[in-house]
Amino acid sequence: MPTVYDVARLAGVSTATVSRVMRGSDLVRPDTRARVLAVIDEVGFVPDASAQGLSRRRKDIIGLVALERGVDETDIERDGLLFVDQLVHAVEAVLRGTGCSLLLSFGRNGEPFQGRIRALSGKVDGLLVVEDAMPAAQLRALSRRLPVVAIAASPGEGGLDAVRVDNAGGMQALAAHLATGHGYRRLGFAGGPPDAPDAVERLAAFAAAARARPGCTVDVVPGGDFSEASGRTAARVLLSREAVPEAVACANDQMAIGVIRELQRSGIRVPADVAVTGFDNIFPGRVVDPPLTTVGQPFRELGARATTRLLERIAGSEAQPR
Amino acid sequence: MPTVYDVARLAGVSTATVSRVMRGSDLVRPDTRARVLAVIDEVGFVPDASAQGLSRRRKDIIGLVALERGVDETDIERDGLLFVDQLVHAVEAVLRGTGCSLLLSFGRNGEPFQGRIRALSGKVDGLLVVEDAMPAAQLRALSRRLPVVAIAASPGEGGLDAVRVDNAGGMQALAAHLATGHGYRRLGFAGGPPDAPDAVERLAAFAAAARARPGCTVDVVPGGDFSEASGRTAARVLLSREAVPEAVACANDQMAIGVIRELQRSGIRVPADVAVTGFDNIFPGRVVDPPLTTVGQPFRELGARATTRLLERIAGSEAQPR
DNA sequence: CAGCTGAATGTAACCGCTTACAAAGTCGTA
DNA sequence: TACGACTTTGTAAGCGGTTACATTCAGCTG
Repeated sequence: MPTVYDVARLAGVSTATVSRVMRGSDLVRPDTRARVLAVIDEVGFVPDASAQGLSRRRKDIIGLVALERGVDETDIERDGLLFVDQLVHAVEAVLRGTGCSLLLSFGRNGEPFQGRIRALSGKVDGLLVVEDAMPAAQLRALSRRLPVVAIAASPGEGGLDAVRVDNAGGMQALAAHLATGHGYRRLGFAGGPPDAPDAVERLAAFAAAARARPGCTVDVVPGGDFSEASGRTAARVLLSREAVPEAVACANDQMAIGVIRELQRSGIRVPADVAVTGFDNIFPGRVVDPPLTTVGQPFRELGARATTRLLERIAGSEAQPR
Repeated sequence: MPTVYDVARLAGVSTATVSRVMRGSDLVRPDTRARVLAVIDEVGFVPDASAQGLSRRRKDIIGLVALERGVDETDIERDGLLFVDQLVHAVEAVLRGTGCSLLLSFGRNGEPFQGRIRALSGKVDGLLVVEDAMPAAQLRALSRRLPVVAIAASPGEGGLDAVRVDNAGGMQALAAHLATGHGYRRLGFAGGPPDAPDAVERLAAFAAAARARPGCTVDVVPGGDFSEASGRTAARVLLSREAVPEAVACANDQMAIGVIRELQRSGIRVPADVAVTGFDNIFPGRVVDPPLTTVGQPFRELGARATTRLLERIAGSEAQPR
């Protein structure tokens, strides 16, 4: 592996000049630059990231820690996996434009994860932590050492930089997809607890977005409690209507499961007769057909926001080191 | 950020000793070790990976480069995405046991990717390249500089370390899943070209595995050509039988699409009446219900094999530096 | 042509950790 | 008590870049 020293020697310049050429500094005479560049690609020089990292105090790598819910277990867990994947792609997409790379680390609950995160933290400039991938205490400790942004973490953890799902945006996209993408007109909504801000926000956003579309009606069943049982209840209410909705959106996934089970118990085929969607994570294909890829959007947006935020934090922290 | 020097000073030892403690060397007296460890976690010391990488000539990071086929486009492309994700999880699972981490980089065809891969290659000890993520020439050049393992690359690239799908294993798993997991007894198989080794292998493995199960029959329709049209043809053949299979496996995804479309054209519901599966990539949920997560297995296994291989190569290359 | 200025380049210290080698202990034995 | 033979610890030289600072050079000016 050639080093700056090799390049410098071959080009008849000092390592400082090679470094300047690499970094695109403008105080190098054009002909010198050309000579150096020629040597660089002749010997195929690629700067060693460790050495660069050490001397520039910046590794150009950020980490993403997430829990991997049982990969080859039940469908529902599979979907949890999908959520993470969406995030990964979203983060990577943002990083694409920068010189930064993405380092991944998945944990499974039950397995020791602490040590790996610790080691990871030495390899990165900042960290994205998905959901409750680690205990709050550890998270707090970590965030004292380097920039950390929590994604979709459970609330209540004050003082942390956290981004959460865009309820309104997600529901708008969902309504648009159901109405425009699938052509459903009679929609239903199984709402969550009126005292949960998330639930209220989702219900309002979905109803508003759906009603804004010509010809669409929304049959809202409020008052659920995010549980599967309350999903079943909502389904029974909807079944008692004269016109059962063609598609039912739910305040969260648990409720969606309940709705689906209850509908199926009544002989209704999902998604052939009635499509059902959750929100936290998504059940692709199983629930609506063709799959609601669009619903993944809020998660991608979530990942993008978190990444941008983290990059800003990193840039900021090295701006004023003291 | 505390460094070894800080720890050494506080513990009243030299940096060499701190380093020995960190690396778990056994030539440190127990009481010294304890004292150092106490300081380490008191100040929350985490070794800087750049410095370690520089001095040990090993970064404990491997890279994964893949093409990201249009993320929010058609369903089929979505599945291509799934393939990569499966791989990522598989790779990460293997790495989990080691001190190594996974660095990700996705490219989209059309976008400039070269530069990013180049930079990436300075950050890792080895590289996994998925499918034809980069031109053969570049791949070859890269593999001269560091260990590279190609995953599911198109064949013909001689001299490269490459791992491909385990056709037999995949088909066995698929047959097992259809028969045992879903309880299907009458199976069908839409075979590919007899002159394609992959196709022959898949057909033979599936048929053998299925027939080995008590009560299972396999209606094999050979002679397809991996195209959607040949999938349609196969479907028509199967429809002409007295007993249409409950589940149809196909030599690849394109054929599966053809089979599905033709079945649907005849008023058959997929997967309610007949389940259909492809092979290269998987259509979860859309095709069989519950989804055939098991079919993802060969890809996970593929990722695992490639990773193991790469790690061996890395270990080997640093064993005899000269 | 000496003297000055700013541009281009070189020198060498430093980033934080590892490790070969040297030095200092520790113990048992003669 | 002195002398090996280990065991434990310390010293200092890299690893491969970056960059503050010094130096050299070229072009002007008076």
